[in-house]
Amino acid sequence: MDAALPALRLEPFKVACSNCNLKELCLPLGMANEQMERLDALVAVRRGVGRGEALFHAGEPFSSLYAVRTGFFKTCVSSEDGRDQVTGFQMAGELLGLDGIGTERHTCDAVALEDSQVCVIPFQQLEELSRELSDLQRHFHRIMSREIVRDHGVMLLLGSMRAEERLAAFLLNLTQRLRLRGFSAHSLILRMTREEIGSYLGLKLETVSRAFSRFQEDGILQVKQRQIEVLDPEALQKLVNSSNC
Amino acid sequence: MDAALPALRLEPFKVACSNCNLKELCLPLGMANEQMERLDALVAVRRGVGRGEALFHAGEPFSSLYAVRTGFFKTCVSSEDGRDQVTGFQMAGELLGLDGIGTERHTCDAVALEDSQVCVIPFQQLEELSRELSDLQRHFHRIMSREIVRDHGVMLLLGSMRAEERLAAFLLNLTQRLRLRGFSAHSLILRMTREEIGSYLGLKLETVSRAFSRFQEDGILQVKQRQIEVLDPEALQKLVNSSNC
DNA sequence: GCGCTGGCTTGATCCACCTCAAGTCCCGGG
DNA sequence: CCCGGGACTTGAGGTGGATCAAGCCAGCGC
Repeated sequence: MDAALPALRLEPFKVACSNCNLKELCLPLGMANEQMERLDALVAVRRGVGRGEALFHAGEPFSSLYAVRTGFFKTCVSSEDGRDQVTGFQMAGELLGLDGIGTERHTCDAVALEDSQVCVIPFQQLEELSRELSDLQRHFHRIMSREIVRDHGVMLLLGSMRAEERLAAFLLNLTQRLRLRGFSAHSLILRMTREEIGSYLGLKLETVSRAFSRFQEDGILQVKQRQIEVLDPEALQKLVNSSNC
Repeated sequence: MDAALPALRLEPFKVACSNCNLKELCLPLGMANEQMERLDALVAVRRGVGRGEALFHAGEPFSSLYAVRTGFFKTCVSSEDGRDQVTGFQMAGELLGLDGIGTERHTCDAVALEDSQVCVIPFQQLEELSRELSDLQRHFHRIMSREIVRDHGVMLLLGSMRAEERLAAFLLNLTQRLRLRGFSAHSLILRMTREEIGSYLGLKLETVSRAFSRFQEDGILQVKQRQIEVLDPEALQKLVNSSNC
């Protein structure tokens, strides 16, 4: 009854951060129980987004942040002339929409890569509540700051790594985030196409594909379409660190 | 007596946002006068940073944000293996240190590219005050969000533009920010080396140099070392927009 | 079953940028 | 004044990844 929701359907029943299994990853992190009830009052609505559909588009008015509850998203910016860049992939417990605060309009598209659900967090109410709850305020600031640090990491990757190093860094980042969520760090299923990976990493899809093949030849990965087995994580780590020059 | 300060010297006299000529660009933007006095109490100290010196280093404990009052900075991240990436250039009215909020440690180096002064903003006090002053809270959130959006723009640049397009985008960004500060949009003096520009743009210094020469040949710029005259800003804009394919 | 489609792989060729190397320019110090 | 060094320019040649093109594979509708 609640699986495979049609897009945009609002959940009728009450949702609550306080008994959400993501509370250790998501916005409520570090909040006391009585504070979390205040958050429950704020995050009242969930929204389903079908695979391939957009949660929001660049240019649309901003009013809420979204916490990924289930599923997987990409965000991408595009310039007037049709250049396109995937700026991130978001999984359960991660926030979407931070880019919209500055201008009151979203500045990127957020697209579900599989059927997903998000919790809607009305931003103005979040600001009000975080004026009262300093733990919430602090945690929200940390989330924004970490997003900035993450972006700096991607800039480092795009500015100074070679193709295979980029893919290795990407895979390590993915497996680490999956592990945090209780999944295996060795076995993963990619939710995105080679082209989307390429856009994120500043590469063409053929180059991504060749890098996967290379890793397979070298015994680092087992690649079957989107099903990836990481056989030698340390080799990936070495690739990222050793700046082979 | 107050020019060419030695590094790290603290200003003994009282500083005040309320009569700072940068208040329309900096943290106090949009705040009422009586609120700004509260901010004055918080931003009590200025610090001088000599050319080539670091305001902070990656790894150092984070306690304050810094607003550039005069001068010019770069921020750069580096990975364990000595890879280095300039992540931004900051001029008067812009904030430094947002990256440190997430982990309570700075994650990049901030280095002055000319003798500079910053206003020290103790972060904990800023959080406290922004719980009381919703205008301050809102503006601070906008600043962080805009930083994220700016980073996404750099990712687009690094991921999908060719060398000359990157340099054109960089120059347009610089001139626009200078114009906001009341300077000419046609004439500028670069504060950074070709190598630093290259690091920011994901290019080698020779490529940056060649792109400058090319722009000069094409009559778009007049380049004399770091003194740049923008002769044809629209040509720059066209380069950035038209994704020549 | 068949054909179609979208995603992926793989090969051959090309080119934008890197690398290496040799200068030049500018500035500051002796 | 000359000298030295850092920043910059310019050329020649190499290369990693893009581009172009062909073919493969899995899923799906008919």
